[in-house]
Amino acid sequence: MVKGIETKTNILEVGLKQARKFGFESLSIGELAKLVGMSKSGLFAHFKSKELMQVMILDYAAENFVLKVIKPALKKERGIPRLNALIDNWIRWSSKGKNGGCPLISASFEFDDIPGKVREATQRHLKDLQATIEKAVEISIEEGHLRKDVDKHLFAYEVFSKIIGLHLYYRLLQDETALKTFRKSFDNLIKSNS
Amino acid sequence: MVKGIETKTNILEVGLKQARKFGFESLSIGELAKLVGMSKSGLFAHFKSKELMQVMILDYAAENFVLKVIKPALKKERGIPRLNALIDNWIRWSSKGKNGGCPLISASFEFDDIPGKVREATQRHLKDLQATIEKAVEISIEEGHLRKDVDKHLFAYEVFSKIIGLHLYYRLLQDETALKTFRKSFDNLIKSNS
DNA sequence: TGATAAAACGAACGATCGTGCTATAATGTC
DNA sequence: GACATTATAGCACGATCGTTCGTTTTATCA
Repeated sequence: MVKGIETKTNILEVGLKQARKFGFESLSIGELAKLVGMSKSGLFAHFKSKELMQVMILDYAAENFVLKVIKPALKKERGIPRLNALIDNWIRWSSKGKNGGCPLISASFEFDDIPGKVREATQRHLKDLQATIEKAVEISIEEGHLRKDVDKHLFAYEVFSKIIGLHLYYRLLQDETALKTFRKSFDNLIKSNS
Repeated sequence: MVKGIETKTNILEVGLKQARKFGFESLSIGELAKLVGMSKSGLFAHFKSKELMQVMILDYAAENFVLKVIKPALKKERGIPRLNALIDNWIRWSSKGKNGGCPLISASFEFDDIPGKVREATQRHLKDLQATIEKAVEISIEEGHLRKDVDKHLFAYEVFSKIIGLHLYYRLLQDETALKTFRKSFDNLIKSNS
């Protein structure tokens, strides 16, 4: 039974790519089936509902995030280098393929008002991400890279905000200097807290 | 010819309220017609397409934003008091009725990847808002409330980021301390630039 | 009040939505 | 190779989508 998970992975892959481009809500079962080249009912059989399909694509995105963003960062030295790597990887991962931005952030704003399993999954992943950032800040304090009185909750909020702000400036406002602006802002944050 | 614009205004009102709750994309013509208590075709006649309907609701939101957020702030003294009023009004307006958050921000993330008139309208409104903030920063510099070397583009980016971050923390993560966190962050921004 | 224009309706369109069901084809196990 | 299991396809369902059309109701103004 390897064929099953093989096609399922392929569906998730294509689905994620599409969700990155046009958002999760825009993903209908019929269209996704067309995209992967199979029948609607054939695809549907892999998930028991559209909602579960969205959740699984979201989970798949989160897995990919861990693999491509978090894990590589963990190989860097503790403290600021690791935090920097986290941010760098995140931004690179977000703009992968020139289309879409960070799917986790997109989902955050797509589902923040719509109760259900998709929102719950989004909350889970975002809280994990928040915890990851706060942990990195904590370590940075331990290592003496950041001041002892730094509020990790506030610091993580700042990081999140700047990343999302970058998303807005780069994607919607199409500000070419967005990345530079973000870097300046982020460096200020580090500097004023060390 | 007063009945026409009367019902149309009502449609926009109800439509905006609904868009605040569940997003713009979730607004179907049939459902909105049900909400305002008229026939699908009767409602449709007011707009020539769904896309134009979305644009008009968005424009209506932006008008409301000017009326309830920007104009009142312009009555405050030039500089930081005015900038503060702008932010306060914005946040109050965003959480109006306990449902929905800022519709302009929601639209920003809903349509950032979907080309068309709705995205163009969103870009227009967001750029206006950006210009408004930058102007407020400029005046604050003139008044001596902020340092002369403050980069207004960077500063406006910071403000935007923090507001959106508040949106994320408050709405999705349901962080009860979100507003307090935002305030602390915003005050830091003012302090470190004055 | 009666003529004229605007607004709202009801019905229908082709398309697509998510979701069942049943049959067939592909794959796995022995 | 026979058999059991799983994966996929085909078809149909009720619902809703955005949109068009012709008709009827309602408002405007001479």
